[in-house]
Amino acid sequence: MLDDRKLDVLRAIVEDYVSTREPVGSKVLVERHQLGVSPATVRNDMAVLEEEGFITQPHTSAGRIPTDKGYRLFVDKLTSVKTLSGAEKRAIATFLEGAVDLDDVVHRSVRLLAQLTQQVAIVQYPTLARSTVRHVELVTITSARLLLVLITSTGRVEQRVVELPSPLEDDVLGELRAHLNTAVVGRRLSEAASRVTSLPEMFHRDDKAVVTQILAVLAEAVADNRNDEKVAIGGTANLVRFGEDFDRSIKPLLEALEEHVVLLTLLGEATSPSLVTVRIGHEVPHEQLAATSVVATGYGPGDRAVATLGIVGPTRMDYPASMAAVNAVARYVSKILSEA
Amino acid sequence: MLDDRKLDVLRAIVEDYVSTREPVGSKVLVERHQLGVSPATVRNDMAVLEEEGFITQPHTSAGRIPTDKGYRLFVDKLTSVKTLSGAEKRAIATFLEGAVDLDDVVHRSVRLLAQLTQQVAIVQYPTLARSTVRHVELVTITSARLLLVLITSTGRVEQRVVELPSPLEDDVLGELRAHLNTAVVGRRLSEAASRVTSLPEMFHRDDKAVVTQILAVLAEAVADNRNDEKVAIGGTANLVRFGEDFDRSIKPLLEALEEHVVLLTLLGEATSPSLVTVRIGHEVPHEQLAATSVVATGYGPGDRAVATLGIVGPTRMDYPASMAAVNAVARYVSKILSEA
DNA sequence: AGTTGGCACTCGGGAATTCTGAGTGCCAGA
DNA sequence: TCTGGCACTCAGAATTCCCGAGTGCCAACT
Repeated sequence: MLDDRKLDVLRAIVEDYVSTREPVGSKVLVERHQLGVSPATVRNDMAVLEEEGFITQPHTSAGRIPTDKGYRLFVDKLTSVKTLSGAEKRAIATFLEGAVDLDDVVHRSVRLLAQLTQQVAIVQYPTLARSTVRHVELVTITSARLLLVLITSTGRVEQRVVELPSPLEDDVLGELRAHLNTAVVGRRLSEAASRVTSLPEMFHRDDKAVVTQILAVLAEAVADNRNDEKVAIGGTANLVRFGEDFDRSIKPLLEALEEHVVLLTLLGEATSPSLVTVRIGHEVPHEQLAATSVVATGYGPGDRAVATLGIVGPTRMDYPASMAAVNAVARYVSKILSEA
Repeated sequence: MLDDRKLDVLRAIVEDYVSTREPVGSKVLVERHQLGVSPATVRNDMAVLEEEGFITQPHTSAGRIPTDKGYRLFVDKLTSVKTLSGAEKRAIATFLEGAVDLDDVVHRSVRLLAQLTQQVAIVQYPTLARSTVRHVELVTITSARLLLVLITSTGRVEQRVVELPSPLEDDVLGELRAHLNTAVVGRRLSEAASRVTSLPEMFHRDDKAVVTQILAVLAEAVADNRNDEKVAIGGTANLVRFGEDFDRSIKPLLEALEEHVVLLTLLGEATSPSLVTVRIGHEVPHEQLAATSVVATGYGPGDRAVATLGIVGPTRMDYPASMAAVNAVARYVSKILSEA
């Protein structure tokens, strides 16, 4: 049904439309691409492509634009992931290498991604659920108040103030700290709570209540999955470039960017960095964003994806370039996380 | 020159223009406000106000709109800071009270502020320069690598990986940790570096190099003023409401929001929470944002302002309401920081 | 003095209208 | 199966028209 030439025509339409932002007609198509046939022939092919639902006409006397289905075919079959130039790779490496801590890595990544793709970039912080405990620290604030600090292998730091029912001696505190760390360091956060249930038994009657209280706060902190909604966003200014229909594309997107929970559903489950997920138009799980596409992938130390990053943009975007950039950034970030 | 009635007219113009978004003419003005005079009289007053530069005509056959100078007079002389309703105050209190840590406080504040004012909200993280050290922690990662964690009184956490020139015994590490904390806890971060210069002397020759290295990283961390550029932004979606001239007002603002350094110059120096700073149009230190106003104030535990928060919006905004909201949020955040 | 009604004048911007050319579908011929 | 030719369509730019909100000014009034 769709011979090679028709696929070539579709590819040409997608590429032209993405770069010119104008519906493309049969004449310019044969001028700009070496199709080796006349406009009339291309018109026939276009008619077929339209019938099959890959392209459409905004209005009778205009050229064709790809439909979501058309982009889908393009992404799946008509293009391969571009590889970045050496200069770009080096730029990524040097830009990310200056990062001093996790926050810095995330912020640099999001800026970089926005810059490379000229789209809105989103980077999710490593999920606590998939991190392990690096260290737990207890810092005295006052005699009735203590700061619980939890440091994860991915560099995230959670802190909670604990109100103490009764004061705690320094040596008891030291003991608790030691026990706590031997119990949970290296463990998944999800296991942490269950690993410490027996700890209060190791203390004198008087201190049990305090210890229990501290452990309760710890359990609460690791269970608090609101924290896994943490994301960084960049490149919002790039929204202005797809200025055309403000209300239909920019407004809902700006609103979605405020709702981090929504963003995470857009990014989807963290996949391996080598697998780039593309969601096009109506495939995006949010009907307000029917004019939007998402390109995302997972990242994390080694091959263990601990979170997702990606970009959001108009369905009319340069998919090969976006996929390449997302992939490259995810790889570099993963590498950095492996080292740290 | 400007008698009371002329000021009333100006106030009426500002209020009407802010709520209707339309240039206001002499006729509707007398209809909507009890000025007790005829349109003709109001016209005469308007002519004077225009001559003095407080209002202007977009074009000959239109009503008047306030100039920056007009808004300035309005803010300075014609309005007092509204006080929020009891319900609003309670809403603020309960919304902010659920915060578990600094990040949470900042994010909640920025959302709250955006919601209350229906503008773009900005909250600067407490500046390190004005914070004191609460605790310094050294966590071993590998024998050649160590994590330096710095916790401030305002709840900010800085971390740095230290590459060790040679391994460090556990007891030496413990000793260093203790010395380090007695030396810097409670001190300003700016003093921290100088407080520890003599520490290496307390260690054996072999360990001096390692200790020096660790202290160097600490010094670097406290000196790194890039960290004071940390801000949270919320309510970007509110930008869509002043949709009119996209290029002149939204685009530059979106761009500015990406540049955190620029934002900080907008917010300005942290003032006492009771002093709300208003910058109107051209008074904003960035000519691209000539159609934008900023309402900001400082916040911090007690009366010591450690950072700034505020909102950014079109010059045509409800200043009394914005000022009240900014002020209220700053007070509550300050209160929370005092307690933590 | 300051205030008011009357009146001629201005002009932005919405509505109606015209124009143009890019693009199409179809058909007959190669 | 491809191609050149041709009549047809129609969105959007350009043009024109028109209305009425709003003004400034002046003479009269308090």
